[in-house]
Amino acid sequence: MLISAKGRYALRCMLDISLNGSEENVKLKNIAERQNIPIKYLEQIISALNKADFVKSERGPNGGYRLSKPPEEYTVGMIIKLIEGDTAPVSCLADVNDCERSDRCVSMILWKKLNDAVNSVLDGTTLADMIDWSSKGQFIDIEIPNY
Amino acid sequence: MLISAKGRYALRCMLDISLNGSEENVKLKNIAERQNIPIKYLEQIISALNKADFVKSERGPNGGYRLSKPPEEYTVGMIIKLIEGDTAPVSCLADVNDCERSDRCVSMILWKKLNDAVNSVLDGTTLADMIDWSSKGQFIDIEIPNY
DNA sequence: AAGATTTCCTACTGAATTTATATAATAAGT
DNA sequence: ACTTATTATATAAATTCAGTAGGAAATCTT
Repeated sequence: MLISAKGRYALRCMLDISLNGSEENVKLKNIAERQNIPIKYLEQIISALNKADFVKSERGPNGGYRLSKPPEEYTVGMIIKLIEGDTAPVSCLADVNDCERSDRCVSMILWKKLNDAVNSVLDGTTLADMIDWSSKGQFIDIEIPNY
Repeated sequence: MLISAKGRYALRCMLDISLNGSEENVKLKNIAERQNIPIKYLEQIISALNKADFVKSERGPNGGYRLSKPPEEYTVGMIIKLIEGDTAPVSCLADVNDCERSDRCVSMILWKKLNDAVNSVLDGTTLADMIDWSSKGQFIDIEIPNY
C-alpha cells in the first residue's frame, strides 16, 4: 500500500476541520466520531499536523483545532507526505542507498515515471478541490458525503 | 511502498530472460547472480510467473526458462499485479469491504484518480519499451545497464 | 545405472511496520 | 475544585516483508 490508514485518516481529519470549523474550534472527539477513527490514534496524527503548523490548537473547554491556512493552500501531497514520510512507490526512490545498482538500473526510469504520475495527482489536488467535489455531489446516491 | 522488492525482482527477472534468452534457456542461478537476488527467493517468484504461463521452464542440465511470448506482449502492470496481487494505492480500493464509508467518501474520488495515474504508467509500459530504454542508453554514465 | 544439474514444492522464521491501546500530565474554562 | 480537552510517552497486537531451509522430481551426461 502506498498510502496507509494513517495518511488517509490525516486527510479526512483535515477535510473534517475544513468543513466543520467555519466559526469555532473543532474537537478531536467529534472528528473521531464523525470519521470513525480511534481517537487515540487520531491524537498521534493531529499531533504531527500541529507540530508542522498545519493546524492551530486550543486547550480546555471550547478548545479544539482550526486550520492554520485556508483549504486552497494545502495540497493532498503536503498532508500525506507529512504523515507517511514519503510517497515513493518503490524503496529505490525513497532511499538512494537502498540499491547500489540504481545508477545503471533500467527499472529506475520506470519508477521515476511512476513517481511523477503519483505526485502529479497528490500535489495537484488541494483540500479546496476535494471540498468542491463533495459540494458538487459527484455521488450516485443521495446521502450527504462525509469525506 | 506500492511495489515491494518481490515485484521489482519479478520485473528484473523477466527483463533478464528477455535479454539473455535469445537462443537458449536462461538458468535461474545466472539470473540470481546477474541481478543480485537471493536465488531461493527468486524461485518462489518465478514459480508464480511459471504458473501464470508468463514463462516456460525445462528441467535438468540445459534447462532453464524462456518467455512464453515476446516482450511486446508483457506490460509491467501484468507482471507486477501477478506478483504483488494488486497495485491499489489504498486498501479502500483493493478491498471494497475494507470501509463501509466508501460509497460516500470524497477521498475515494482522489484514490481513484491516483489509481488511474498509477495504472496508466504500469499498463502503458511493456518489457519491449524498457529494453528499448536500455539500448538507447538513457544513462549518463558509460556502464552497460543491467536492468 | 549413477551422478550431476536444474527446476519444483512447502513450510518456517526474524525483523520491521502498521494500527492501534493505555496511562498520565498539562492547560483552560466555569 | 471540577470538567473538558489537548499533549506526551510507552506498550502491544497483528500483519506484512524478505528472505531461509530442506528436500523432491525431472532431465541430461557419462
